Amino acid sequence: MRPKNETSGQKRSFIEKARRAQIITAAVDTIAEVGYPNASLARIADTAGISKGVISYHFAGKDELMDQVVTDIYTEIGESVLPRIMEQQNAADMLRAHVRGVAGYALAHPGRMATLTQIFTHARKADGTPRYGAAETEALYEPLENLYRAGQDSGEFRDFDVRVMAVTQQAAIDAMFSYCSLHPDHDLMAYAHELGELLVRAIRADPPSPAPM
Amino acid sequence: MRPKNETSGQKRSFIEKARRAQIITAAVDTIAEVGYPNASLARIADTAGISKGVISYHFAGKDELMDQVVTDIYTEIGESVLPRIMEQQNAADMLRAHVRGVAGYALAHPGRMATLTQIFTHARKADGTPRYGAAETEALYEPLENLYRAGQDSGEFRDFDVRVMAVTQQAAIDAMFSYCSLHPDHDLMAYAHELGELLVRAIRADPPSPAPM
DNA sequence: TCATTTTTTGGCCGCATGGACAGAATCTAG
DNA sequence: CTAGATTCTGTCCATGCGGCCAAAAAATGA
Repeated sequence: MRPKNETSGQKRSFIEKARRAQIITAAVDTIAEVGYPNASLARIADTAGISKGVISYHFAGKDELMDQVVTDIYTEIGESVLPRIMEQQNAADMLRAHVRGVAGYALAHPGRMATLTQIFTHARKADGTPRYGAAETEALYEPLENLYRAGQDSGEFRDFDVRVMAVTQQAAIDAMFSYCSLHPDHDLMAYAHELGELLVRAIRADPPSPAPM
Repeated sequence: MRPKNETSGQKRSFIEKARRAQIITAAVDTIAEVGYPNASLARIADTAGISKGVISYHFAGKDELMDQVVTDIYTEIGESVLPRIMEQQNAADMLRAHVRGVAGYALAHPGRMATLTQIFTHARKADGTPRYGAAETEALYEPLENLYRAGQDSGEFRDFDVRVMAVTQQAAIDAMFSYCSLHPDHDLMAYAHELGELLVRAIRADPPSPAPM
Protein backbone atom coordinates (compact mmCIF):
# COMPACT_ATOMS: atom_id res chain seq x y z
CA MET A 1 0.00 0.00 0.00
CA ARG A 2 1.22 3.43 -0.86
CA PRO A 3 0.68 6.05 1.84
CA LYS A 4 -2.46 8.11 1.60
CA ASN A 5 -1.00 11.49 2.54
CA GLU A 6 -4.47 12.80 3.24
CA THR A 7 -5.78 12.79 6.79
CA SER A 8 -2.54 11.49 8.30
CA GLY A 9 -1.05 14.92 7.81
CA GLN A 10 2.41 16.29 8.37
CA LYS A 11 4.46 13.74 10.20
CA ARG A 12 3.65 10.85 7.91
CA SER A 13 4.29 13.02 4.94
CA PHE A 14 7.60 14.09 6.39
CA ILE A 15 8.75 10.55 6.90
CA GLU A 16 7.66 9.65 3.43
CA LYS A 17 9.57 12.56 1.94
CA ALA A 18 12.63 11.82 4.01
CA ARG A 19 12.75 8.22 2.83
CA ARG A 20 12.36 9.23 -0.78
CA ALA A 21 15.10 11.83 -0.40
CA GLN A 22 17.37 9.26 1.19
CA ILE A 23 16.82 6.85 -1.65
CA ILE A 24 17.38 9.57 -4.24
CA THR A 25 20.63 10.53 -2.58
CA ALA A 26 21.74 6.92 -2.55
CA ALA A 27 20.85 6.63 -6.22
CA VAL A 28 22.91 9.70 -7.10
CA ASP A 29 25.90 8.48 -5.12
CA THR A 30 25.70 5.00 -6.58
CA ILE A 31 25.40 6.16 -10.18
CA ALA A 32 28.24 8.62 -9.73
CA GLU A 33 30.43 5.89 -8.31
CA VAL A 34 29.75 2.85 -10.48
CA GLY A 35 27.93 4.31 -13.49
CA TYR A 36 24.34 3.89 -14.53
CA PRO A 37 24.59 0.41 -16.05
CA ASN A 38 25.93 -1.00 -12.78
CA ALA A 39 23.63 0.98 -10.52
CA SER A 40 21.06 -1.74 -9.96
CA LEU A 41 18.22 -1.31 -7.51
CA ALA A 42 19.97 -3.81 -5.27
CA ARG A 43 23.14 -1.75 -5.29
CA ILE A 44 21.31 1.49 -4.64
CA ALA A 45 19.46 -0.11 -1.75
CA ASP A 46 22.78 -1.38 -0.44
CA THR A 47 24.23 2.13 -0.56
CA ALA A 48 21.20 3.45 1.31
CA GLY A 49 21.51 0.64 3.85
CA ILE A 50 17.98 -0.57 3.25
CA SER A 51 16.32 -3.51 1.64
CA LYS A 52 15.65 -3.53 -2.06
CA GLY A 53 11.92 -3.76 -1.59
CA VAL A 54 11.79 -0.34 0.07
CA ILE A 55 12.56 1.30 -3.24
CA SER A 56 9.73 -0.54 -4.89
CA TYR A 57 7.51 0.57 -2.04
CA HIS A 58 8.29 4.27 -2.28
CA PHE A 59 8.72 4.48 -6.04
CA ALA A 60 6.63 3.02 -8.80
CA GLY A 61 9.79 1.61 -10.36
CA LYS A 62 13.29 2.43 -11.42
CA ASP A 63 11.96 4.83 -14.03
CA GLU A 64 10.16 7.01 -11.52
CA LEU A 65 13.21 7.03 -9.30
CA MET A 66 15.40 8.23 -12.15
CA ASP A 67 12.87 10.88 -13.06
CA GLN A 68 13.08 12.21 -9.53
CA VAL A 69 16.86 12.20 -9.59
CA VAL A 70 16.89 14.12 -12.86
CA THR A 71 14.39 16.76 -11.83
CA ASP A 72 16.06 17.18 -8.44
CA ILE A 73 19.50 17.82 -9.87
CA TYR A 74 18.15 19.82 -12.75
CA THR A 75 16.26 22.33 -10.64
CA GLU A 76 19.19 22.58 -8.26
CA ILE A 77 21.52 23.51 -11.11
CA GLY A 78 19.09 26.12 -12.31
CA GLU A 79 18.81 27.69 -8.87
CA SER A 80 22.58 27.79 -8.58
CA VAL A 81 23.53 29.04 -12.02
CA LEU A 82 20.72 31.37 -13.05
CA PRO A 83 21.49 34.11 -10.51
CA ARG A 84 25.10 34.19 -11.60
CA ILE A 85 24.03 34.73 -15.18
CA MET A 86 21.47 37.39 -14.36
CA GLU A 87 23.89 39.62 -12.55
CA GLN A 88 25.95 40.09 -15.71
CA GLN A 89 25.60 43.21 -17.79
CA ASN A 90 26.14 41.93 -21.33
CA ALA A 91 25.58 38.78 -23.36
CA ALA A 92 29.22 37.75 -23.60
CA ASP A 93 29.66 37.87 -19.84
CA MET A 94 26.42 35.97 -19.43
CA LEU A 95 27.77 33.23 -21.65
CA ARG A 96 30.99 33.10 -19.68
CA ALA A 97 28.99 33.06 -16.44
CA HIS A 98 26.98 30.12 -17.73
CA VAL A 99 30.04 28.02 -18.43
CA ARG A 100 31.76 28.93 -15.19
CA GLY A 101 28.56 28.68 -13.18
CA VAL A 102 27.89 25.14 -14.29
CA ALA A 103 31.50 24.25 -13.61
CA GLY A 104 31.22 25.81 -10.18
CA TYR A 105 28.14 23.78 -9.40
CA ALA A 106 29.90 20.61 -10.46
CA LEU A 107 32.79 21.45 -8.13
CA ALA A 108 30.44 22.18 -5.25
CA HIS A 109 28.45 18.98 -5.77
CA PRO A 110 30.80 16.32 -7.04
CA GLY A 111 29.06 13.54 -8.87
CA ARG A 112 25.73 15.28 -9.35
CA MET A 113 26.60 16.44 -12.84
CA ALA A 114 28.14 13.12 -13.77
CA THR A 115 25.02 11.37 -12.59
CA LEU A 116 22.86 13.54 -14.78
CA THR A 117 24.82 12.77 -17.93
CA GLN A 118 24.98 9.10 -16.97
CA ILE A 119 21.21 8.93 -16.79
CA PHE A 120 20.75 10.93 -19.97
CA THR A 121 23.07 8.75 -22.00
CA HIS A 122 22.21 5.35 -20.58
CA ALA A 123 18.59 5.32 -19.44
CA ARG A 124 16.41 3.62 -22.03
CA LYS A 125 12.79 2.86 -22.50
CA ALA A 126 11.52 -0.68 -22.87
CA ASP A 127 11.84 -0.54 -26.63
CA GLY A 128 15.51 0.45 -26.38
CA THR A 129 15.17 4.09 -27.43
CA PRO A 130 16.76 6.68 -25.15
CA ARG A 131 14.47 7.63 -22.31
CA TYR A 132 15.52 11.28 -22.20
CA GLY A 133 15.62 12.43 -25.78
CA ALA A 134 14.73 15.44 -27.86
CA ALA A 135 12.24 16.99 -25.47
CA GLU A 136 14.64 17.18 -22.54
CA THR A 137 17.55 18.57 -24.51
CA GLU A 138 15.26 21.11 -26.11
CA ALA A 139 14.70 22.58 -22.66
CA LEU A 140 18.46 23.07 -22.40
CA TYR A 141 18.85 24.74 -25.77
CA GLU A 142 16.06 27.25 -25.48
CA PRO A 143 17.54 29.56 -22.81
CA LEU A 144 20.91 29.46 -24.55
CA GLU A 145 19.33 30.50 -27.82
CA ASN A 146 17.51 33.35 -26.12
CA LEU A 147 20.82 34.53 -24.76
CA TYR A 148 22.39 34.38 -28.21
CA ARG A 149 19.55 36.30 -29.77
CA ALA A 150 19.78 38.99 -27.13
CA GLY A 151 23.47 39.37 -27.96
CA GLN A 152 22.69 39.51 -31.65
CA ASP A 153 20.06 42.19 -31.11
CA SER A 154 22.44 44.28 -29.06
CA GLY A 155 25.13 43.94 -31.71
CA GLU A 156 27.51 42.06 -29.45
CA PHE A 157 27.21 38.85 -31.45
CA ARG A 158 27.38 38.35 -35.18
CA ASP A 159 24.84 36.53 -37.28
CA PHE A 160 25.05 32.77 -36.77
CA ASP A 161 22.83 29.71 -36.41
CA VAL A 162 21.76 29.81 -32.77
CA ARG A 163 20.68 26.18 -32.80
CA VAL A 164 24.07 24.91 -33.94
CA MET A 165 25.76 27.06 -31.35
CA ALA A 166 23.46 25.90 -28.55
CA VAL A 167 24.10 22.26 -29.37
CA THR A 168 27.82 22.97 -29.55
CA GLN A 169 27.97 24.85 -26.26
CA GLN A 170 26.03 22.18 -24.41
CA ALA A 171 28.22 19.44 -25.89
CA ALA A 172 31.37 21.37 -25.06
CA ILE A 173 30.29 21.69 -21.43
CA ASP A 174 29.45 18.01 -21.19
CA ALA A 175 32.82 17.16 -22.68
CA MET A 176 34.50 19.43 -20.15
CA PHE A 177 33.08 17.33 -17.32
CA SER A 178 33.88 14.03 -18.99
CA TYR A 179 37.43 15.10 -19.68
CA CYS A 180 38.11 16.56 -16.27
CA SER A 181 36.69 13.55 -14.47
CA LEU A 182 38.99 11.38 -16.57
CA HIS A 183 41.98 13.67 -16.02
CA PRO A 184 41.61 15.00 -12.48
CA ASP A 185 44.92 16.85 -12.81
CA HIS A 186 43.36 19.28 -15.27
CA ASP A 187 41.88 22.18 -13.31
CA LEU A 188 38.17 22.45 -14.02
CA MET A 189 37.82 26.18 -13.49
CA ALA A 190 40.79 26.91 -15.70
CA TYR A 191 39.22 24.73 -18.36
CA ALA A 192 35.91 26.56 -17.93
CA HIS A 193 37.62 29.92 -18.29
CA GLU A 194 39.36 28.83 -21.49
CA LEU A 195 36.18 27.29 -22.90
CA GLY A 196 34.22 30.45 -22.18
CA GLU A 197 36.71 32.42 -24.19
CA LEU A 198 36.53 29.96 -27.09
CA LEU A 199 32.75 30.17 -27.19
CA VAL A 200 32.56 33.95 -26.97
CA ARG A 201 35.08 34.37 -29.77
CA ALA A 202 33.17 31.90 -31.92
CA ILE A 203 30.14 34.17 -32.05
CA ARG A 204 31.22 37.72 -31.19
CA ALA A 205 30.75 40.37 -33.79
CA ASP A 206 33.71 41.22 -35.99
CA PRO A 207 35.50 44.22 -34.51
CA PRO A 208 34.74 47.14 -36.79
CA SER A 209 38.23 48.55 -36.33
CA PRO A 210 41.41 47.83 -34.37
CA ALA A 211 40.07 49.26 -31.16
CA PRO A 212 42.21 52.29 -30.34
CA MET A 213 43.38 53.01 -26.80
CA MET B 1 38.34 -25.56 -33.05
CA ARG B 2 39.59 -22.31 -34.50
CA PRO B 3 41.04 -22.52 -38.00
CA LYS B 4 44.79 -22.83 -38.29
CA ASN B 5 45.38 -20.38 -41.17
CA GLU B 6 48.82 -21.86 -41.77
CA THR B 7 49.26 -24.47 -44.48
CA SER B 8 45.66 -24.28 -45.67
CA GLY B 9 46.47 -21.00 -47.37
CA GLN B 10 44.33 -18.64 -49.34
CA LYS B 11 40.90 -20.13 -49.82
CA ARG B 12 40.33 -21.07 -46.22
CA SER B 13 41.62 -17.74 -45.11
CA PHE B 14 39.27 -16.01 -47.52
CA ILE B 15 36.22 -17.81 -46.21
CA GLU B 16 37.26 -17.07 -42.66
CA LYS B 17 37.67 -13.39 -43.47
CA ALA B 18 34.38 -13.24 -45.31
CA ARG B 19 32.47 -14.68 -42.38
CA ARG B 20 34.10 -12.29 -39.98
CA ALA B 21 33.32 -9.37 -42.27
CA GLN B 22 29.71 -10.51 -42.56
CA ILE B 23 29.38 -10.69 -38.79
CA ILE B 24 31.01 -7.29 -38.36
CA THR B 25 28.62 -5.78 -40.87
CA ALA B 26 25.67 -7.31 -39.08
CA ALA B 27 26.98 -5.95 -35.78
CA VAL B 28 27.27 -2.44 -37.21
CA ASP B 29 23.78 -2.56 -38.68
CA THR B 30 22.27 -3.94 -35.51
CA ILE B 31 23.91 -1.40 -33.23
CA ALA B 32 22.96 1.46 -35.52
CA GLU B 33 19.37 0.29 -35.54
CA VAL B 34 18.63 -0.73 -31.96
CA GLY B 35 21.52 0.80 -30.02
CA TYR B 36 24.36 -0.92 -28.25
CA PRO B 37 22.50 -2.02 -25.12
CA ASN B 38 19.96 -3.92 -27.21
CA ALA B 39 22.45 -5.33 -29.67
CA SER B 40 22.89 -8.72 -28.08
CA LEU B 41 24.85 -11.47 -29.74
CA ALA B 42 21.58 -13.22 -30.44
CA ARG B 43 20.21 -10.17 -32.22
CA ILE B 44 23.38 -9.63 -34.22
CA ALA B 45 23.33 -13.28 -35.27
CA ASP B 46 19.71 -12.88 -36.25
CA THR B 47 20.56 -9.88 -38.42
CA ALA B 48 23.31 -11.88 -40.08
CA GLY B 49 20.95 -14.80 -40.57
CA ILE B 50 23.21 -17.20 -38.73
CA SER B 51 23.20 -19.04 -35.46
CA LYS B 52 24.47 -17.35 -32.35
CA GLY B 53 27.26 -19.85 -31.85
CA VAL B 54 28.92 -18.85 -35.12
CA ILE B 55 29.94 -15.56 -33.59
CA SER B 56 31.52 -17.33 -30.67
CA TYR B 57 33.29 -19.56 -33.16
CA HIS B 58 34.83 -16.76 -35.20
CA PHE B 59 35.41 -14.27 -32.40
CA ALA B 60 36.81 -14.80 -28.94
CA GLY B 61 33.81 -12.97 -27.50
CA LYS B 62 31.71 -9.87 -27.77
CA ASP B 63 34.68 -7.74 -26.78
CA GLU B 64 36.83 -8.88 -29.68
CA LEU B 65 33.94 -8.36 -32.07
CA MET B 66 33.47 -4.80 -30.87
CA ASP B 67 37.20 -4.16 -31.14
CA GLN B 68 37.06 -5.22 -34.76
CA VAL B 69 34.05 -3.03 -35.45
CA VAL B 70 35.79 -0.04 -33.91
CA THR B 71 39.09 -0.47 -35.74
CA ASP B 72 37.30 -1.17 -39.03
CA ILE B 73 35.23 1.99 -38.91
CA TYR B 74 38.05 4.02 -37.46
CA THR B 75 40.57 3.23 -40.19
CA GLU B 76 37.88 3.73 -42.80
CA ILE B 77 37.18 7.21 -41.52
CA GLY B 78 40.85 8.04 -41.53
CA GLU B 79 41.26 6.88 -45.12
CA SER B 80 38.27 8.95 -46.15
CA VAL B 81 38.97 12.17 -44.29
CA LEU B 82 42.76 12.48 -44.19
CA PRO B 83 43.21 13.14 -47.95
CA ARG B 84 40.62 15.90 -47.83
CA ILE B 85 42.52 17.58 -45.03
CA MET B 86 45.90 17.21 -46.66
CA GLU B 87 44.92 18.95 -49.86
CA GLN B 88 44.21 22.17 -47.98
CA GLN B 89 46.71 25.00 -47.98
CA ASN B 90 46.27 26.51 -44.51
CA ALA B 91 45.30 25.45 -41.01
CA ALA B 92 41.89 27.09 -40.98
CA ASP B 93 40.82 25.31 -44.15
CA MET B 94 42.21 22.06 -42.77
CA LEU B 95 40.03 22.47 -39.73
CA ARG B 96 36.99 23.15 -41.90
CA ALA B 97 37.89 20.16 -44.09
CA HIS B 98 38.05 17.99 -40.99
CA VAL B 99 34.55 18.89 -39.87
CA ARG B 100 33.05 18.63 -43.32
CA GLY B 101 35.03 15.50 -44.16
CA VAL B 102 33.74 13.62 -41.15
CA ALA B 103 30.23 14.81 -41.90
CA GLY B 104 30.62 13.66 -45.49
CA TYR B 105 31.74 10.22 -44.35
CA ALA B 106 28.74 9.97 -42.08
CA LEU B 107 26.46 10.81 -44.99
CA ALA B 108 28.14 8.27 -47.25
CA HIS B 109 27.98 5.52 -44.63
CA PRO B 110 24.85 6.01 -42.57
CA GLY B 111 25.00 4.38 -39.19
CA ARG B 112 28.73 3.75 -39.11
CA MET B 113 29.42 6.90 -37.12
CA ALA B 114 26.48 6.35 -34.81
CA THR B 115 27.69 2.83 -34.15
CA LEU B 116 31.11 4.11 -33.21
CA THR B 117 29.78 6.53 -30.63
CA GLN B 118 27.34 3.92 -29.35
CA ILE B 119 30.21 1.54 -28.66
CA PHE B 120 32.36 4.26 -27.14
CA THR B 121 29.68 5.42 -24.74
CA HIS B 122 28.13 2.10 -23.79
CA ALA B 123 30.76 -0.63 -23.97
CA ARG B 124 32.04 -1.43 -20.50
CA LYS B 125 34.60 -3.72 -18.98
CA ALA B 126 33.66 -6.35 -16.44
CA ASP B 127 34.25 -3.94 -13.56
CA GLY B 128 31.84 -1.43 -15.05
CA THR B 129 34.39 1.15 -16.19
CA PRO B 130 34.16 2.31 -19.81
CA ARG B 131 35.96 -0.02 -22.17
CA TYR B 132 37.17 2.71 -24.51
CA GLY B 133 38.48 5.44 -22.28
CA ALA B 134 41.36 7.86 -22.13
CA ALA B 135 43.71 6.00 -24.44
CA GLU B 136 41.31 5.86 -27.38
CA THR B 137 40.20 9.48 -27.15
CA GLU B 138 43.82 10.54 -26.85
CA ALA B 139 44.38 9.16 -30.33
CA LEU B 140 41.63 11.48 -31.54
CA TYR B 141 42.97 14.58 -29.85
CA GLU B 142 46.59 14.28 -30.93
CA PRO B 143 46.20 15.02 -34.65
CA LEU B 144 43.84 17.89 -33.86
CA GLU B 145 46.35 19.41 -31.51
CA ASN B 146 49.10 19.11 -34.10
CA LEU B 147 46.88 20.96 -36.54
CA TYR B 148 46.27 23.71 -33.99
CA ARG B 149 49.94 24.07 -33.23
CA ALA B 150 50.78 24.33 -36.90
CA GLY B 151 48.26 27.14 -37.19
CA GLN B 152 49.69 28.84 -34.14
CA ASP B 153 53.21 28.62 -35.54
CA SER B 154 52.13 30.10 -38.85
CA GLY B 155 50.34 32.93 -37.06
CA GLU B 156 46.91 31.92 -38.33
CA PHE B 157 45.71 30.96 -34.87
CA ARG B 158 46.01 32.85 -31.62
CA ASP B 159 47.40 31.48 -28.39
CA PHE B 160 44.98 29.06 -26.74
CA ASP B 161 44.85 25.77 -24.87
CA VAL B 162 45.05 23.18 -27.63
CA ARG B 163 43.79 20.42 -25.37
CA VAL B 164 40.61 22.25 -24.42
CA MET B 165 40.00 23.07 -28.05
CA ALA B 166 40.59 19.48 -29.19
CA VAL B 167 38.13 18.16 -26.61
CA THR B 168 35.65 20.81 -27.62
CA GLN B 169 35.93 20.20 -31.35
CA GLN B 170 35.56 16.45 -30.96
CA ALA B 171 32.55 16.89 -28.68
CA ALA B 172 31.01 19.41 -31.06
CA ILE B 173 31.31 16.95 -33.95
CA ASP B 174 29.80 14.14 -31.92
CA ALA B 175 26.94 16.41 -30.93
CA MET B 176 26.42 17.32 -34.56
CA PHE B 177 25.74 13.68 -35.39
CA SER B 178 23.55 13.10 -32.38
CA TYR B 179 21.50 16.17 -33.12
CA CYS B 180 21.12 15.53 -36.83
CA SER B 181 20.13 11.91 -36.31
CA LEU B 182 17.49 13.11 -33.86
CA HIS B 183 16.35 15.92 -36.18
CA PRO B 184 16.67 14.53 -39.71
CA ASP B 185 15.19 17.73 -41.11
CA HIS B 186 18.34 19.62 -40.19
CA ASP B 187 20.78 19.39 -43.11
CA LEU B 188 24.01 17.81 -41.93
CA MET B 189 26.35 19.52 -44.38
CA ALA B 190 24.86 22.92 -43.61
CA TYR B 191 25.40 22.19 -39.94
CA ALA B 192 28.97 21.13 -40.63
CA HIS B 193 29.61 24.33 -42.54
CA GLU B 194 28.27 26.46 -39.71
CA LEU B 195 30.19 24.49 -37.11
CA GLY B 196 33.42 24.84 -39.05
CA GLU B 197 32.98 28.59 -39.03
CA LEU B 198 32.30 28.62 -35.29
CA LEU B 199 35.44 26.62 -34.57
CA VAL B 200 37.71 28.64 -36.80
CA ARG B 201 36.52 31.89 -35.29
CA ALA B 202 37.05 30.53 -31.81
CA ILE B 203 40.79 30.20 -32.36
CA ARG B 204 41.82 32.45 -35.23
CA ALA B 205 44.27 35.22 -34.54
CA ASP B 206 42.91 38.66 -33.87
CA PRO B 207 43.04 40.62 -37.11
CA PRO B 208 45.89 43.12 -36.74
CA SER B 209 44.05 45.70 -38.79
CA PRO B 210 40.88 46.05 -40.87
CA ALA B 211 42.36 44.17 -43.80
CA PRO B 212 42.59 46.64 -46.67
CA MET B 213 41.68 45.64 -50.18
C1' DT C 1 34.07 -43.40 -51.82
C1' DC C 2 35.01 -42.40 -47.14
C1' DA C 3 37.79 -40.64 -43.22
C1' DT C 4 39.05 -36.26 -41.45
C1' DT C 5 38.60 -31.55 -40.56
C1' DT C 6 36.06 -27.31 -40.50
C1' DT C 7 31.85 -25.01 -39.68
C1' DT C 8 27.19 -24.58 -37.91
C1' DT C 9 23.39 -25.57 -35.10
C1' DG C 10 20.40 -25.34 -31.20
C1' DG C 11 20.11 -25.82 -26.61
C1' DC C 12 21.96 -25.30 -22.05
C1' DC C 13 24.37 -22.93 -18.13
C1' DG C 14 25.32 -19.47 -14.61
C1' DC C 15 24.48 -14.93 -13.65
C1' DA C 16 22.31 -10.46 -12.94
C1' DT C 17 18.45 -7.67 -13.43
C1' DG C 18 13.72 -5.33 -12.15
C1' DG C 19 9.78 -6.43 -10.14
C1' DA C 20 6.34 -8.85 -7.09
C1' DC C 21 4.95 -10.64 -2.82
C1' DA C 22 3.91 -12.85 1.81
C1' DG C 23 4.94 -12.19 6.11
C1' DA C 24 7.46 -9.83 9.85
C1' DA C 25 8.36 -5.61 12.20
C1' DT C 26 7.12 -1.03 13.47
C1' DC C 27 4.26 2.70 14.33
C1' DT C 28 -0.29 4.97 15.40
C1' DA C 29 -4.64 5.68 17.50
C1' DG C 30 -8.34 4.57 20.48
C1' DC D 1 -3.05 -2.87 25.69
C1' DT D 2 -4.64 -3.86 21.45
C1' DA D 3 -6.25 -3.55 16.72
C1' DG D 4 -5.18 -1.74 12.49
C1' DA D 5 -2.45 0.65 9.26
C1' DT D 6 2.13 1.49 7.61
C1' DT D 7 6.72 0.27 6.50
C1' DC D 8 10.32 -3.04 5.85
C1' DT D 9 12.59 -7.55 4.87
C1' DG D 10 14.04 -11.49 2.39
C1' DT D 11 12.91 -14.39 -1.09
C1' DC D 12 11.08 -15.84 -5.34
C1' DC D 13 10.20 -15.26 -10.29
C1' DA D 14 10.48 -14.36 -15.31
C1' DT D 15 13.54 -12.43 -18.47
C1' DG D 16 17.62 -11.72 -21.08
C1' DC D 17 22.41 -11.80 -21.27
C1' DG D 18 27.27 -13.90 -22.86
C1' DG D 19 29.47 -17.97 -23.19
C1' DC D 20 29.92 -23.01 -23.80
C1' DC D 21 29.44 -27.46 -25.95
C1' DA D 22 27.93 -31.98 -27.98
C1' DA D 23 26.35 -33.33 -31.99
C1' DA D 24 24.83 -32.51 -36.80
C1' DA D 25 26.17 -30.77 -41.19
C1' DA D 26 29.19 -29.36 -44.71
C1' DA D 27 33.54 -29.11 -46.85
C1' DT D 28 37.91 -31.17 -47.81
C1' DG D 29 41.34 -34.41 -49.34
C1' DA D 30 42.99 -39.24 -50.10
